[in-house]
Amino acid sequence: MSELPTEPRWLDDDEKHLWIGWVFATRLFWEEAERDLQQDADMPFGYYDILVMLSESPGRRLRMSELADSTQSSRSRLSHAVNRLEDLGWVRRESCPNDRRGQLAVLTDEGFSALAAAAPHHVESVRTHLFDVLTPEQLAQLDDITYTLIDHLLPLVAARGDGRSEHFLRVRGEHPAPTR
Amino acid sequence: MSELPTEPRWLDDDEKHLWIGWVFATRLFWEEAERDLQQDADMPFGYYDILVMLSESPGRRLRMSELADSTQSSRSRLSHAVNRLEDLGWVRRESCPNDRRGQLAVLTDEGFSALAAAAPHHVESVRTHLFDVLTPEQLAQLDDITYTLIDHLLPLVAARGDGRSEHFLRVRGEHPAPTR
DNA sequence: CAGAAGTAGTTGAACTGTCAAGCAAAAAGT
DNA sequence: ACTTTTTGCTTGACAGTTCAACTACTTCTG
Repeated sequence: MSELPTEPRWLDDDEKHLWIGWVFATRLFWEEAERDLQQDADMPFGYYDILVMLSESPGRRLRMSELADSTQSSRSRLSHAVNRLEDLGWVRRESCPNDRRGQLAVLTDEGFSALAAAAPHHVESVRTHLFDVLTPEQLAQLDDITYTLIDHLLPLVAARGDGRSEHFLRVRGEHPAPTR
Repeated sequence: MSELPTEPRWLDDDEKHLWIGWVFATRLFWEEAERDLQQDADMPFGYYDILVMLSESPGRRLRMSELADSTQSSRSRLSHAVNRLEDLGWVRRESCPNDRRGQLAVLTDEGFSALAAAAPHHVESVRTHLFDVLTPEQLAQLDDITYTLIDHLLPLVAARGDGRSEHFLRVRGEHPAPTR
């Protein structure tokens, strides 16, 4: 991204319009979603995401690295987050039997309960701010758009060495098109 | 957001597909954009945004509150950010002549230079990760979608008392539809 | 098998953002 | 005029993120 074309390709008015819209929409949406979750469950979305991932894994446990990849998180971020989740009693660490470097993050019963309590609020929040707002046609378009963006962005991230990209494909499947 | 319907309206498979896509796309996009800006200009997007806003204002200066509103920032956040920008020598504070409570943030020449140096990189980054990736049709759809979301979200934020909403409308106009 | 290189995970420092509390000036109410 | 309320902005404590450095284990290579 450091090499520049001779002359910057500035945005025209329509492009600027979309750019502002994109900035505002994504920021406002995430602020609202985070705010809702914080209020209803006293939990940032990043932690919610971790708990969901664990709850859906066999034995409610996952290797730290897999957990990091599947939550689009750096290893460092996850480490800090799991520290905090351990303090809260929602997650426990276990050492990995096969690989003595490895650690397993295990969802505790308390963690599962916290998640179960938060989930209905969260899904309602997401519906209110996204699914209820857009028409079915817009939703279909947005689905298409987001996966186009992902197809572009994921390889970039992958090229930088994180394991995130493979994991997205593995966890989410080859993101088959919805049968809308 | 705290009142729940009797039974949570869980997401079906298509909705889940879109939800995951939205989460990944928005997160990956912003990570890349922030990363690019950080690498090319050593500046987080939040600061870039502030500098742009100032540079476009008459006299390259703006009241703190207006600056906060137009950058979707809390007053507190802006205060901290301007502190940092002052340390960097890119912004300077002046007291407001009419209102002795008020403060003006003024873009310095150094700040303007820093912005001028960052802008070409930034616009290239935005093109690469958004405009070049989507088809003209998708861009038109996305424009429509983002402003639909904004129309929903802005009143919510406004209801909580920040001045952000009025400011969005004032600064951005009544967001007239693009002439695509 | 020894040494090199890679992988798994953690840590601490620096930074950005949030939240609640605070102060000072202005506007409104009586 | 004088109290009350509101507005404008700042601050300090804290939570979460990033980055670079570090330990410990595994795997690769000859």
